[in-house]
Amino acid sequence: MPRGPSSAYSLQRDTILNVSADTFAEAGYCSATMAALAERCGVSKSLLYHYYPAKDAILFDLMHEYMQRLQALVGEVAVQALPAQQALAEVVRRFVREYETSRTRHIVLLNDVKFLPPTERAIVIKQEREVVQAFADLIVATYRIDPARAKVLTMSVFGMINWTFTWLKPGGALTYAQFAETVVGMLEGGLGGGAERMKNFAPFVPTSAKAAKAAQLKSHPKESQHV
Amino acid sequence: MPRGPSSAYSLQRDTILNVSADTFAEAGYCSATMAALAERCGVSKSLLYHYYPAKDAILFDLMHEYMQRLQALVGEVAVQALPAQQALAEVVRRFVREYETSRTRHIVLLNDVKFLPPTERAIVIKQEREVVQAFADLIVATYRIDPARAKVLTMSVFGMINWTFTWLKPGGALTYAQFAETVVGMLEGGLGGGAERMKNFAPFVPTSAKAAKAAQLKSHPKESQHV
DNA sequence: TTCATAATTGACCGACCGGTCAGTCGGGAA
DNA sequence: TTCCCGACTGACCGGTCGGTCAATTATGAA
Repeated sequence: MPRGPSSAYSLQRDTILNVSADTFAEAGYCSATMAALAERCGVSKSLLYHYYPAKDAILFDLMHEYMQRLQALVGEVAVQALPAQQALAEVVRRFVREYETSRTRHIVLLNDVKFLPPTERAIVIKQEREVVQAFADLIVATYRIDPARAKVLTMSVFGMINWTFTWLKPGGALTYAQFAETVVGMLEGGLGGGAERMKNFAPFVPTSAKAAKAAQLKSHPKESQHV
Repeated sequence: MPRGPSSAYSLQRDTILNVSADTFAEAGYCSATMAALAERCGVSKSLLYHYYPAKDAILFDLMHEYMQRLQALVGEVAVQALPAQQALAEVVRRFVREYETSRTRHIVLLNDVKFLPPTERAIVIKQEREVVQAFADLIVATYRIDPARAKVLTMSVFGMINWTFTWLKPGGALTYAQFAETVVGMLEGGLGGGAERMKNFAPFVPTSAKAAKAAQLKSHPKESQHV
């Protein structure tokens, strides 16, 4: 009887996937080299090809797995059979929470789909479309507009939450959970509604005082924010 | 007396910039080769180095020029001295309009800043921050919240309009102008406000009928939309 | 113990890419 | 006419990167 893959096999693949997500997110898929991945994984470049047939196979596995997680989130809310507006708010909250933990995977998904081979790209894009459709359905149900028009609103909502990685950092003054509530407020009452929600949060420490406090605590300096 | 640059000099640079914007946007900065740029410009690769010292110099010129245009837009509205809420709406409208004409430049700006050399990157990011600050100021003035909290709302607004290139295409059923009005509606009244604004638009032709009509007119088939 | 096979490596290859360089061509100033 | 210099090119180079391959070691099943 032939030996199966070792028990450490899936563990190694997980490592590769996590390291790849971080590296691709930082440097971009193209300029992240297989040699760099190998070094950060602590293995030889050749070994990567033992676990994945090609560089773009890693990229696909990364995106495919992550999209499945997002699809699962939608499913979890769907089984609760909430009223449409509440369901929409709940999906937004779960997505934002997921974005916090899957930060680098999300960055890669949004920036590097174009580097997927056509077949794999089609699969991931189909998954994306299903998630978008789920959002659109909830908006159609809540505001009773025709589906053709719902897309604009759907994409606007995604616009608000999908690109948080460009400015919202884990561990910052504003938490992801607070941001999610602010968005829910904006969905229901525009900018005024968002501002209203924020009044429930603890007062924000002004930046200068925050910096002084951080220095006191000898915490690591924040890298300068992009945008 | 030495000859100055020929009259065609700035024209050539413009061509290079436009072609580069399109190519970088399509393929990503890294995988777009100088040879490809040269071919699409109809010149030799060497000539590109006559106009620009390096690949990243083209990238910088592209982004710097585009950011100056965006800064100018903010300035144009500022001199009108409108009430804050109207000014915000006006800036949104102008930005969305600009995004339609500068589509590929915008894509490059959002995707490829990380490929700029440190010095140039700092310059562009500073420009970005100034534009963001102008938005934030208007939001602070309108909703009278403290500046620290205004950033969330500001970035949410940018989220709605900045990433339209992923789903909104020039020549589509929804115009950029209509989209801008929808966003203004959402700023003032949330998703409901956005839905309300859209009722003023001509009824959207359902997709199937649209496709049939397009076929009748022998127009070019739409490429499949991303996301 | 035996042995097939998984795990792992370093050396190597071909393709390609950013950039250089020597040199040609042509138009305008003197 | 002369000749300087910007516009423009093709050949070429050093280096990198994705991927391959032969070889070695570790390990679990029989």
